[in-house]
Amino acid sequence: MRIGELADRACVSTRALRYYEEQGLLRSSRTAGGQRVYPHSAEDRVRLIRELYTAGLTSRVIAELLPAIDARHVSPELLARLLDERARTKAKVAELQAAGQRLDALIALATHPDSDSCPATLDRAAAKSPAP
Amino acid sequence: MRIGELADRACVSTRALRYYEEQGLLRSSRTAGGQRVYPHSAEDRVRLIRELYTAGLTSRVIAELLPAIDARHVSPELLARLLDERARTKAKVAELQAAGQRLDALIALATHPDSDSCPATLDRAAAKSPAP
DNA sequence: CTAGAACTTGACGCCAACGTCAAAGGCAAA
DNA sequence: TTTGCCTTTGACGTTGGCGTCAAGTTCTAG
Repeated sequence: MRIGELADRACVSTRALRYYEEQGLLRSSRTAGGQRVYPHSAEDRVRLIRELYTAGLTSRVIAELLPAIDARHVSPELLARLLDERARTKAKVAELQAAGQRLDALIALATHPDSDSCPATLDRAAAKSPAP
Repeated sequence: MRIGELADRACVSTRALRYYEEQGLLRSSRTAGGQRVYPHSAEDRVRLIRELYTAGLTSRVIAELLPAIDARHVSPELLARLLDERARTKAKVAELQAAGQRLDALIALATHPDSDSCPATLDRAAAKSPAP
């Protein structure tokens, strides 16, 4: 398959695919004329790459990670980095959830106008704001 | 307190504090000489701002949010945006956790070398990779 | 064989949240 | 008063993951 079809299938732009190749995340063979050709497996490859990006990893880290996934072997240094990244993602999840609760409190404040008289909700919404 | 002390207390740079002010997120009074002066409450204010940033909100959204928090009143448009943002954070949490599990699988692969023979772990680590 | 869709490389653009340097002025202690 | 740190505005730099032309080439349907 060529780059356009892969882009459609994996729901990314062709620009992104070329960028992934440039970063060493994705390989391709070429036609006689120089156009990129991908195997069907490339679709899942791209989805994996996207998932790792979504996890907050950078191209550089992903580039180190993919060979380890393929080889099913993780070097000690990479393991250290993995532990580090995992900690980072866990922290990020916690932070996101905390902020999510703040948003929830604000939403509750908007959908239940009587929560104006509910100190607990307000405390959760803006714990340290100046009291009226 | 002046900008340096606030920066120390809230664990952000002075540059960030000036940026927040520029974006309308933080106010300050001035000395006769023009230096910024903050009340003690500014520390919590900055922490709140940081938390909202951490949640993936932009300056623009935060700038709309803060007055609503202060006034304890949320307009319908803002409510819609809040619901949107909350959905976004929830989706992000899910994505992060999915990627986190992938990292966990890789870590397991590194710390328990015999998991090479555990198809389930491998499936979780790289569900669609070509089989050896 | 030819039109035109899809593809190529190259290079600049973008955006957000600051970092960083510069030159100048403010402030407090001795 | 002087020393020396703190602060001011202004402006350019950075980073990442692409978007977006541009000008030229390749592929494929008819």
